Amino acid sequence: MAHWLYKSEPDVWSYDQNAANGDAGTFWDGVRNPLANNHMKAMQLGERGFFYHSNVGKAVVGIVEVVKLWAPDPKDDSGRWGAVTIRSVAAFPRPVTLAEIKADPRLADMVLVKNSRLSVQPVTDVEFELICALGGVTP
DNA sequence: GCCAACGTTGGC
DNA sequence: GCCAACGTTGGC
Repeated sequence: MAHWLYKSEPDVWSYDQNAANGDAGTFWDGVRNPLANNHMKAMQLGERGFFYHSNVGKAVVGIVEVVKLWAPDPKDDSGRWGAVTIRSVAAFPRPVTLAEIKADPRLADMVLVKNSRLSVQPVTDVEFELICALGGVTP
């Protein structure tokens, strides 16, 4: 299964707020980037990804999981944009900071490093396992 | 607060 | 359909 990374500014929407929604999860709306939108369309139920806090914290803070496939955003008239619904699975005992990721040569090719502006990104299996280990959870 | 990187818009 | 100008994101 593929792995992903979702970015959010914690001032706007934090991992804790996401976790508070429980198993029902959160409709990840508001994404207005074609690439990010396509990534969400490609997602399968149960696929896991990271929740990343941008700007404040700048760290991977936990694991989330797709509980609903991509659906159109009712607030978007064009029908182009939509989102998956994700629920929180586990918070990292130890958040993995961007600085740590950049310092690790094994993670140098991450999209997070190479294209930091993309709000929904693919993560390779190797990258996923490495960051889980750094964060103190077993995937 | 600054600035680089990227996306989008709009004139032609 | 190209490309310059502009806006936004996000790290520093």
